[in-house]
Amino acid sequence: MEKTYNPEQIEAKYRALWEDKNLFSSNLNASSSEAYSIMLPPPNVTGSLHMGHAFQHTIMDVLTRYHRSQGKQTLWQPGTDHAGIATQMVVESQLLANNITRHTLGREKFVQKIWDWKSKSGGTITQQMRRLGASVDWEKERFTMDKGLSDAVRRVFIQLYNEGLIYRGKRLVNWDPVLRTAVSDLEVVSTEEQGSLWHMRYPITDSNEVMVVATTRPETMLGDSAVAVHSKDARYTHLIGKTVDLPLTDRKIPIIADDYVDMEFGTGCVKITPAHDFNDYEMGKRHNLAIINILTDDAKINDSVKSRYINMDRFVARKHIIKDLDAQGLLEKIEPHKLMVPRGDRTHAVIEPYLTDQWFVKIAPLAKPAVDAVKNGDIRFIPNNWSKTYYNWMDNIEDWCISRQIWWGHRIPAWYDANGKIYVADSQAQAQAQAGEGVALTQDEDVLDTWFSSALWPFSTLGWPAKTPELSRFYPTNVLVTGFDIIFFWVARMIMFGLKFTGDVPFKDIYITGLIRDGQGQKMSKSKGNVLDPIDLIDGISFKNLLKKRTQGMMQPKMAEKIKQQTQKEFSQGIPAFGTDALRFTFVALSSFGRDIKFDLKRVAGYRNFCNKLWNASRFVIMHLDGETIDTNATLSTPDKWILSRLQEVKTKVKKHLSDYRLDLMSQVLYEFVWHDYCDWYLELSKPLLADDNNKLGTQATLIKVLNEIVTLLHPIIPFITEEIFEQCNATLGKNSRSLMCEPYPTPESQLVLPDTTAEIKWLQTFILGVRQIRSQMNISPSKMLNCFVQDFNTSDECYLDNNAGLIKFLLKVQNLNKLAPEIDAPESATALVGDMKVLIPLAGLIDKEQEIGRLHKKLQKLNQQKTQFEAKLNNQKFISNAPQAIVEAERTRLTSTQNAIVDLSAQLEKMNRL
RNA sequence: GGGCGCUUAGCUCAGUUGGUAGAGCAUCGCCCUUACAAGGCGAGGGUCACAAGUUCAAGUCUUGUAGCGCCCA
Repeated sequence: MEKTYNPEQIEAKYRALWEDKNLFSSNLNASSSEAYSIMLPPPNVTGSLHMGHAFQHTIMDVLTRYHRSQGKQTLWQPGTDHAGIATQMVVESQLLANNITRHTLGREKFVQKIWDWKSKSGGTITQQMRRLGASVDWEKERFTMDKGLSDAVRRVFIQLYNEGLIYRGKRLVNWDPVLRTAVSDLEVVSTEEQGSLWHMRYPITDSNEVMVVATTRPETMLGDSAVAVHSKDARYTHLIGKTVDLPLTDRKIPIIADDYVDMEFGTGCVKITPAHDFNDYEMGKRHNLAIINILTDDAKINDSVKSRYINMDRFVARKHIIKDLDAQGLLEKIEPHKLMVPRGDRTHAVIEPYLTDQWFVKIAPLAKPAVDAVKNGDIRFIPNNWSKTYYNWMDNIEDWCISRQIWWGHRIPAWYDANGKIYVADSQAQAQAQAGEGVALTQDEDVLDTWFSSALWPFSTLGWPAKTPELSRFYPTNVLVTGFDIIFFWVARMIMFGLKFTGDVPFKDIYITGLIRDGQGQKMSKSKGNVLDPIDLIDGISFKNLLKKRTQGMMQPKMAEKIKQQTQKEFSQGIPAFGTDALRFTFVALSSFGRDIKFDLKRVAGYRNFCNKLWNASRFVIMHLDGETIDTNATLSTPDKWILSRLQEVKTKVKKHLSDYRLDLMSQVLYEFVWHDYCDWYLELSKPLLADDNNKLGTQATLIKVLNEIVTLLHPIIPFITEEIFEQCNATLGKNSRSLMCEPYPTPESQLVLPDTTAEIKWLQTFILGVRQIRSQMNISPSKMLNCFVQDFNTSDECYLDNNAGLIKFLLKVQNLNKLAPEIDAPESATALVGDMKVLIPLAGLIDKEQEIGRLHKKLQKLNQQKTQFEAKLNNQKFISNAPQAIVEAERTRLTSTQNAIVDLSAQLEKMNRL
């Protein structure tokens, strides 16, 4: 084996090997009685792998590899999402660079361009997933616009339409004027921005009075159809029923009373614009007001109202309108005002409420069973508190606007005849059959919201509506691993559609992960320039290239400078290559519940070191195998039995943590076992054992047995290095092994749990630690050979001592280890305690007397402190009578042993003082 | 305004039926001891945000306060 662990080579080797041997295939273990399946949340086909993906994919891969190695038939279903708006925008902006718009190209050619783009550039993320070692079944890879999936989409649409759960209607929707399409509530992000409150005077018809209305959107006045006041507002009751002359137009609009008006806000008068505000729309319906749409689909003033503002953008028109009102003395005042501004999550454009014909899913009848499924435990949120968020949203859910006025996506399977009659069908031919021969039909221009097809993902990928073997085998899936940010977009909709169309939940568990943030706890984003690319953590990147990546395409030079400073501060040396396994281990170790993750590079370095440690431990083991066969029946020494016993505990814990989705705890248990038990203790103990012919065979057998189980246990987390170690071990033993991936996951063997050996090794460790402490605190060189006496030992001490004298001598560099009878006066020594037994290291020129006195003082101080605590507890009658017997007993034992230690050390101290 | 979470060692975080506070990194000693200096051995460091309550016993349960964060309106 190479002296240093080299992740790059190993990873390349097994990436190729696993795929060549088809080991990710869901056809493996086909005869197993159990199946396990996970649906990969399909990333956008335009996307590249970010830290969030890498994190979630690691978790899914750990679960998949674990269950696969338990012999289950396992499917991790990969694929990508066509991401309607996002993808269309990418290709549009590419075309725009050549001065081509999608409209000059036409629908058909434009869509073809997107398909071309997809086949050329759409595979980025799936290639990156391979770097991570994600064991998805690549043969089953799907795309949301594949034929089968598109068939499923139409099938669902038609059925919902026929059941009255999909309808078309003219409604006020969120309109993105840049994309010129409707978007759903979820795609609108409202943020507080600084604006103004304009107070405008509306003259009362045939009167000298004016009403002052306050608004944040003055330009919408062109579309006002009323002014509303509260019915109990004494200031205005005399005006209700009259009209005002709407300025800048020749219209008169009524003054109405509605209790929705907040008397305290502004002047207590509100202008009502039903076509351009959601609240006003509702009020307009109550009062039968005219709905006057004053905007074009790109948010310019249209010609529905005669004015000089036609064709101006709404914000340009605003300026003119304010100016003109002011000139006419109709502007009362302008106040600064903070308001919530809705913006499109893709374009960042101000979203307009806009009245158009759209398709909707009637959600209430679908939501009810979806809520019940979580309430009755068919679906579990992990951690559970997310179910509250889910209920909260589901209880307030509104109908879902599913039509989008873009070209990339599933076209709505609806056709219209000349009279606007709707025919919903699977194809034009079937629509024609419905309409009758000779009726001219045109298909709806719109496509479906991308999330419509995503909602079908758990069953459409398995071949639904056909009753395929995959569907019955793998549906419902076992767990969905995803972020909280798409609970509403996606998770809830999968549950609704899954229940509706398969009659079963799409997954049993929903594991909601935290968000990966940067080292400062900031959300990673391109605009902030704090993004880490998982691939850069694997391969490493220079400071220069990292900075280039982060500032590429920066609009503001100021921002670029800030990013430079930030990057310099954190990554002045760039990022070293940590390898995939170290990155994966980090994600797993950080995956605790209910908390976002501040990503700390030092943790990655730590786990890279762990991989290196494991690597070197393996080198040690292989080095001592002599390339011979292993005698699995050899007699085992106490340390051999001990490490095997510890291993059983570890396996039990790992199993539990995995079933609780506590991968962080799983990794912690394994980390500690490998480093601190196996390497720090067992490997050190094995050195003298290997040198002794009586123990050699047993120790060899144990070294390799434990190592083999270690790599198998760790394989789901760090698959590459463990495969390599496994192979090297087998090669050394001349065994022809299968891939480690196919090895069964180790299970606890209760007959190997031996409390007695654990107690003996605990004794040995206390002994060794005590002497090491003396050596270190007395500044005795590690290479200096020592003499050692023991005194005041009981029979069990004596037995342990005889058993382990060789190990003690070897590990502590002790040349003479002698028992002293209690009555014998020991030479001046530094003392350590193992239970009641004294371990004495004679001073004999090695040790400074004063130093030892100081050391003993400090120890006694600590012990006395503890003693006081224990005594206080035990003197408390209530504690004695109320606490469980076992707890009281444990406390008594502690007090006794502390007291004994104090007596022993005090005597020792006194003796030193006397000298 | 409603909901959810977080606050534990200098930093990043564990701590699941309440029972003597843990890890990694960082710090300070000593060591290139043939698996590993990406390492070994040893050491220091915490009134578990604050306050009250329940309890024999609270980091852990209850209530309140403060600070931070997220979601919804």
